Amino acid sequence: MPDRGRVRRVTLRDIADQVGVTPSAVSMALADHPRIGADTRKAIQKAARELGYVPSSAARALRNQRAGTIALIVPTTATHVFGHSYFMHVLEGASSVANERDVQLLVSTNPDNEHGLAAYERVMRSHSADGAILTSAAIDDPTVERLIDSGLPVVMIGNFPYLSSAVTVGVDDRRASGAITDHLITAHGRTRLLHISGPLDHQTGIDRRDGFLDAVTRHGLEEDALIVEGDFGEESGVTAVQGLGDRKTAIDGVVAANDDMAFGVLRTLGVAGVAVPGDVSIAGFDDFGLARVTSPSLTTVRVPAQRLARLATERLFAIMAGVDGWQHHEESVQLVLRQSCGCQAPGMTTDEPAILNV
Amino acid sequence: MPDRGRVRRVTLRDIADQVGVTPSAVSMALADHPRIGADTRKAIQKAARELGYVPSSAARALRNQRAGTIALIVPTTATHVFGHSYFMHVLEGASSVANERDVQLLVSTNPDNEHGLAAYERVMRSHSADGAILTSAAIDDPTVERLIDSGLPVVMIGNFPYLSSAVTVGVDDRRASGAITDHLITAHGRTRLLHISGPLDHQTGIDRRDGFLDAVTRHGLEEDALIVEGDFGEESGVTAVQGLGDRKTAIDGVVAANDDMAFGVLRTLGVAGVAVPGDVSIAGFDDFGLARVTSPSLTTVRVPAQRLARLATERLFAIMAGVDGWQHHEESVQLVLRQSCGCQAPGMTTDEPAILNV
DNA sequence: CTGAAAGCGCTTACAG
DNA sequence: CTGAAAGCGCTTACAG
Repeated sequence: MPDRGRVRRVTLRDIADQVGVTPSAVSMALADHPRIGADTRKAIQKAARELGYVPSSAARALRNQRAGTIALIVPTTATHVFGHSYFMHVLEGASSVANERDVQLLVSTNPDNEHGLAAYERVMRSHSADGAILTSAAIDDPTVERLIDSGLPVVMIGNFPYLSSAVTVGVDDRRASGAITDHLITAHGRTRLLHISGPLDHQTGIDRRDGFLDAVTRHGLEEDALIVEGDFGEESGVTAVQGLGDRKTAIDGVVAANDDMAFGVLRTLGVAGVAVPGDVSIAGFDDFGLARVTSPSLTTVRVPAQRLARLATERLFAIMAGVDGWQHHEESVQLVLRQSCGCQAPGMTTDEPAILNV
Repeated sequence: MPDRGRVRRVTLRDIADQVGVTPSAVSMALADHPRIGADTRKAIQKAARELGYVPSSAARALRNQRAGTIALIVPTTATHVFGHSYFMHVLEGASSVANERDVQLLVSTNPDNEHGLAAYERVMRSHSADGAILTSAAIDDPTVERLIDSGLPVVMIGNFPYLSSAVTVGVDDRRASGAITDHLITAHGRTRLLHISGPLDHQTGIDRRDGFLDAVTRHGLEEDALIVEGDFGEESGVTAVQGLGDRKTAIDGVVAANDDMAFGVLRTLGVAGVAVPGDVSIAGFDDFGLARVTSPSLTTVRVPAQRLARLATERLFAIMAGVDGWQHHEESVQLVLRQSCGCQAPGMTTDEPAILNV
């Protein structure tokens, strides 16, 4: 039976034996503690290098009561709900900050809520992570509140008005949604608008819908406005349009709560022979990649997911260090005006879209 | 100064004190060890539940010499090289298997190779993870070899012919590339072909190029074939086409080593007024999302990234458990025939593309 | 059968 | 100043 590669680990003891000191001395020498003389310190550091010493993360975590790890938590239901690209941006933001601090990043999804503790609660309470970034939680997820109340360092991405003690980073979805709806109305003269909302058990879904309503009401167009609840999946954009039946031509503008659904709308109208943006203007939310590559390209609200994640993670580190700071931070968003609303000329183009800060 | 939420953790000791037994007994009771009587066991388990006991992962890791964690390692240079969607699929595959086994997933990128140990080597050697999935490493990355040689459990996604002792899961890139090139030639009569390769310090780049060469040679078209090295980024597709200058019409087919580059080609030809697939057929590799949503949609080789990651992770768990199994596994791929080669009718369509197993 | 010690690998407070 | 013990929270081998 060959050795299956159990590698004997190098410990402080090994270095200590080789140099002829105690493990305590080695520990101190490697931490540049002044009480170890320069000569001994150098000898120890040399030996450590030669033996390829790497401290045991478990022993350190146990002794220091810090895991040296943060968790990025995504409730699974939300993995469906928020597509891949959103999560990717968040991961990129969180992991780059974690890297800068030399801290490991644990990615935790939440396979079964039912069976006992939510997975992420276990992660936190086992002290596998010293803090967590929590994203895209549903409004009614009770475990989130428990986690916040537990006092463990957590920063949430999104808006959670009902969790006033939570530290959050988000964008003003309502204002952004109002702004993009305004754009379809004032810049493109659209008057019969359809909103395909996100799931209404997520604050994002609610806020984007309310922003849409604000805008149509402001312009006195609420009589002709229509709202259909979607789930952020491309298919729910398809379904929403199909549900219009013959009334497809009754609308001349669509504001979808994300780009995936907007793309579903685009495809479905295309097949039905409705011209975009000729007959109908379309706008979405996100700009995580999809919006730029479709034909026509999608006008959308660019959500700075990576930046939100960076800010959240930086704030998390501050909290873990006991530093005070903001409790709610709001990042601004931009309207990216491409072809689907009528701003940019149709056809394959390499022109940059107009960008409006809101 | 308010309590910043340092939460006192519940330990075995707390349960032991409450029930009036020793921590050892509690440990055994919670593990359903038969030597603890049924009554005591129930009392202990009840107390544990009431106190909200969650075992310390650090203490367990130290005692058991297992972290209960696996790492997904992505050398950073490769994060650029392989887009987001690839990594997302890999992450999904790896994390779902890890979840099934109740093991945490650490995501490790590699910020600085220069400064001492590669980040992932630290992760492994500190025993932060019991094993690792390594993806998209460059051929000349010396740390990979060190990691493999260290005997730590590692499974790599991709092909690494020069690392014969490594356990790998991949696809036959060469054959797949030959097959898609064949398709442009035999199904669409293309004879003047351009290949935009991936970076040639990655085996994938080499294999896909060689497959292209196999096919053009097989058909006696090597005289008119052209190869440009790209980097898997959309812009290198743009650059490759622009580099043709006036000879754009000299080619009638493009095989790009991934979809991002194929999309760069598509955009650039579109702007130049070259019809796709009318004048030029285009094919890519990946099918991670982009290929389906462009217009025309992209014909491509579907790489089962999520499945590769699942298999790699399952194999990793087997290795960690000391179970024997395959050392190299090859998953088959499919040609997805959409609009950019000429197989599917142009325009917005909801038809499913033809799929060919190769 | 059961009680309690030893030890995983660290760091630092304490004794000398 | 320096040596070495204590202790983080577990699990299991060992002593009784």
